[in-house]
Amino acid sequence: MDAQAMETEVWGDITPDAARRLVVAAVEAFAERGYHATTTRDIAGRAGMSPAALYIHYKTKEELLYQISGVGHRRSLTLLRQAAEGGGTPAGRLRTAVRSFVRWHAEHHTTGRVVQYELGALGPEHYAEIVELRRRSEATMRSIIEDGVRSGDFDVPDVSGTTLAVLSLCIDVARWFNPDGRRTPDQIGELYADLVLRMVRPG
Amino acid sequence: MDAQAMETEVWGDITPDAARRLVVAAVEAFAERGYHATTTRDIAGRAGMSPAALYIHYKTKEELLYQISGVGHRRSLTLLRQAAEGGGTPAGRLRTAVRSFVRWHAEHHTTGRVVQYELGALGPEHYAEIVELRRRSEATMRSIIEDGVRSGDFDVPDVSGTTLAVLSLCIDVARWFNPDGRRTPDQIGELYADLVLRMVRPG
DNA sequence: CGCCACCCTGAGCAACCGCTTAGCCGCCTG
DNA sequence: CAGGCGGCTAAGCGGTTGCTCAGGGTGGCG
Repeated sequence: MDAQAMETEVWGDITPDAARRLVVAAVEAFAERGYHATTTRDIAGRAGMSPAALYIHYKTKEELLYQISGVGHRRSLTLLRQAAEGGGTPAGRLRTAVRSFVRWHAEHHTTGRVVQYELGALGPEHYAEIVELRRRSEATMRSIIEDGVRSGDFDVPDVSGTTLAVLSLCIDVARWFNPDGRRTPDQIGELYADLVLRMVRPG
Repeated sequence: MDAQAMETEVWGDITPDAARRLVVAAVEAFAERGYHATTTRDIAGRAGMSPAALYIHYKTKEELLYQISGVGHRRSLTLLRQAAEGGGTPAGRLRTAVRSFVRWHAEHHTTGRVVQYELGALGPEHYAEIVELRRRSEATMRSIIEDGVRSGDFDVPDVSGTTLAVLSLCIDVARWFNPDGRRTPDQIGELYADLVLRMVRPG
């Protein structure tokens, strides 16, 4: 699946077409340059429109970021929830959680970069809402690890520190992933799942 | 060691005093808001000067960033080099490398944030130079892991992928570290060193 | 066929930005 | 003591920014 199709997967249900084109353009520009270095003229230009058109569909530039951030966080939280609620062993659930979280951040690395690294550009109320979503993602990952500790499958002296480490691994993929690189998102997902299982494996 | 002393450690040898105050102010502002959201008025204000004073000591705003980035990268590369060149076992060297790299990013998380997340704001020549320093850091960490694989101390199917994962862990500390948090930089360093050793431990 | 609503553009506004310049002040040296 | 130099400030410049407004065009509906 190429980059274009990937973006369509995430933003495909935004209507009308113009609003969707603006969001896609904003994701690309924010991922490439950062929120503050991106201008509304830049976004509109990439969407094939004038700067004023942006304000037909979005109240402010920050609202664009908020929408992107919300969708991205909800999507990735859903993945973690699905892994946590899956059957099987704790190791299987952790493997699935890491693999799909990492794969998502690799496949959607442009969205991932915006979602993970542009929080500081959100307004206070939007920020609080997004931080709550992030807390839930952390809580979901921690509960998978806790389950494994309880069942004896995992040996984890510091559960919350380890949870933070696992999330760092997954999230940071968005920062360095290169679509022209040697590994596919799947391969990175498998590698990281293996690395994380070794982190929690009893000695 | 409090935050003030920490900054002095990194920037203490910059003269004259005004230039040092400007750099320290820039580090704080860039870490807090990002390069592009920080204005020269903001930096100068934090240093107790007028905006024009900045240009007595630095050619441009980007040169400030370049100096911060250079110092930060050189410092952290030196830590890795020292760990790699240390005696003892491969596991000992990896433990030292991770512990001190993580501790540095925690103790100097404001500098670390600028160093790790504001690369995109550098001009092309400065960027190329900094990327070279980052490559050396990665090569140093990889050589520590390779030594362990060669000696049989480590079991690592994908050395470069694992190296990237280890660096992600260490670097990302700068993003989330909170001085008011429950763990000290030392404790996080120990935890992460342990986690990394488990990642490479033979099964 | 005419009207209305929606989407968009061109032009512009008020504020802000990185950086420059002219002049002042204090300190040091001859 | 006077002059020069370095460091700094106040003021400003040219350009850019996020956002607004008036008007045009198109499509759909009565």
